[in-house]
Amino acid sequence: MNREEMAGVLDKIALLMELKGENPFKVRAYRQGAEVVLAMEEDVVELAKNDTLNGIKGIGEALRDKLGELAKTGKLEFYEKLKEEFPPTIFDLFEVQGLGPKKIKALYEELGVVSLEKLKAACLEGRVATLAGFGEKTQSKILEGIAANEKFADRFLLGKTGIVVESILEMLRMHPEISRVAVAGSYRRAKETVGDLDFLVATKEGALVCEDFTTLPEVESVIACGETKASVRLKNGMHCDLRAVKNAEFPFALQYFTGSKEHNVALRSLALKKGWSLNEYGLNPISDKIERPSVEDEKDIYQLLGLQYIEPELRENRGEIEAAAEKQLPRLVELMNLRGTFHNHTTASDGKDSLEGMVEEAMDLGLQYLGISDHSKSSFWANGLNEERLLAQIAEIRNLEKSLNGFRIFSGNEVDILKDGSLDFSDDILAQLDFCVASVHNLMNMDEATMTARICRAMENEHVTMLGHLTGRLLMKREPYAVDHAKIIDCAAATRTVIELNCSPMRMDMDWRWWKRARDKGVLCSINPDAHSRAQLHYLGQGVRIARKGWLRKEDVLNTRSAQEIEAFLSKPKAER
DNA sequence: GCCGTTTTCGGCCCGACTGTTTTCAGTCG
Repeated sequence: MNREEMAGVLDKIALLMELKGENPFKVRAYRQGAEVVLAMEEDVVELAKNDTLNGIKGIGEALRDKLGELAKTGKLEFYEKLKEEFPPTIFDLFEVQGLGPKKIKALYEELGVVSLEKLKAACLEGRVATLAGFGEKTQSKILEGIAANEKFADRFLLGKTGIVVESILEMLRMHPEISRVAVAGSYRRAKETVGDLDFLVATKEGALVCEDFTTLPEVESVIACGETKASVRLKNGMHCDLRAVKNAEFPFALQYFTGSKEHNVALRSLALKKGWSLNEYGLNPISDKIERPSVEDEKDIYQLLGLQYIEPELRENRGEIEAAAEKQLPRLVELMNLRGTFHNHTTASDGKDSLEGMVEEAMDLGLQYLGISDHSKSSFWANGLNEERLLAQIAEIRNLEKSLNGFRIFSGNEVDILKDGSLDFSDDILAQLDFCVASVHNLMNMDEATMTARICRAMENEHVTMLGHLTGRLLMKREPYAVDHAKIIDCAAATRTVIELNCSPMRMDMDWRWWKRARDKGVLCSINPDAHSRAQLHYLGQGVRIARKGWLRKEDVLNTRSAQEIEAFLSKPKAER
């Protein structure tokens, strides 16, 4: 039983309780409990096992005991009993847009709908429209919802949404009735995947602007369109909302719709303590004695609440509000701080562009150096280099460097971590490289302890500069391999191994949720695009946003250092870095 | 179920849109 599974059980309990019509605050307590379990710094499973899950906000007596039972036995009597009351496929119904607990309950009790299949059939036969509180429109909306679920995955990669976001922003900016424009939501917070897009505009003509929004060329179909909100599905399958507010409301709306929900709930509680009710339109005094504050932009809101400005990437209610109250927020790394990057491929292995092409693009980006790390021989599927070709590549790099006016190319390799944690090249070969990224590319189904030991052994090698894509996950495609993040971070700290933030859009690995912990243990991050073409070097932009989300500062990121500093770093024995 | 300078009971964040309703419940974010 791991952290995610424990949180999952609490979430499922919340859903089932909703179906039963339980007290909504009770339901919320379970849901918040799940959030807390996911966000906790400490090893929640260990704490639960040892009955030491005390003094944690959101986990009271009842949840503590339930989590304890889960951690110790892998099961929860309470949950098992609850599950027996409903068929397991009923959870799928919550995925349909427009269906919530009340409607699902009615469908289940009145029509015996227990699955998406049965629901679809019931709609097609017209039985859904006959239920009290349902009608023809609801029935066809449900069918549309099912179709949308079948057609599109419900989330999109952050790194693949930038283009459509920019193009919509551009068109909104040109609208004559719009004075301010922003993108909010999880895109602004730089979540690694984005569920939908939220745009925000300041205007006096809400209805008109909403109407015009629904006619943008990217729009596939219109879900809703009112005075202040329009909701559409884009041609790429994304759900996309527009909110139209008055100019004076814009900062509040931007704050509100950026979220996260948890961050906002905490902020509103804070506002209440100061005598204001905070919503998307303003800070409203709750009594006549309190004055209405003046607010020009988002920063003012945080200031009025006694907080440092909190960058959007940090707004996940994972300690940023407390830190902002104590003026302890970090100054986050920025794209312009990057001086170079490691972990890039060329045509020598499975890259699409030549060494010269990659270098040219890096120079165009304004970088001072580029690390080349093609695959090693065991990755034959990727045309991995053997010893001979690797040595030839080192010579080629040295030669090319002479013509580059001081631009540095660091010659490295993405060396496979073999089954037992040994490496794909011998130490005397690795010693000839400037740096080395060690990555797992096969045997991904090992159990957690074996995989963790495998990776740790690789990190203990003197020549391994950094660990590549820690979990091997492909977002929305392949689960991460089982690894003990905490142990790997400790091992990286002990061996002075850098951990990569692989910012290929489908990876974003190591996950942002672990970076603060790594940082606090003194582990350095290298933001690497894992570029297989010139264009992919641009992944660095979103990579920096994910690093910011992980609370990283300039000094926590290796590739903010100058080429000279990198040379000095690499020439030292690992233990002294 | 959780929580506490309203502290062991009685609150718990807030508003828009839709569809099915004639005043509101359900859903969503």
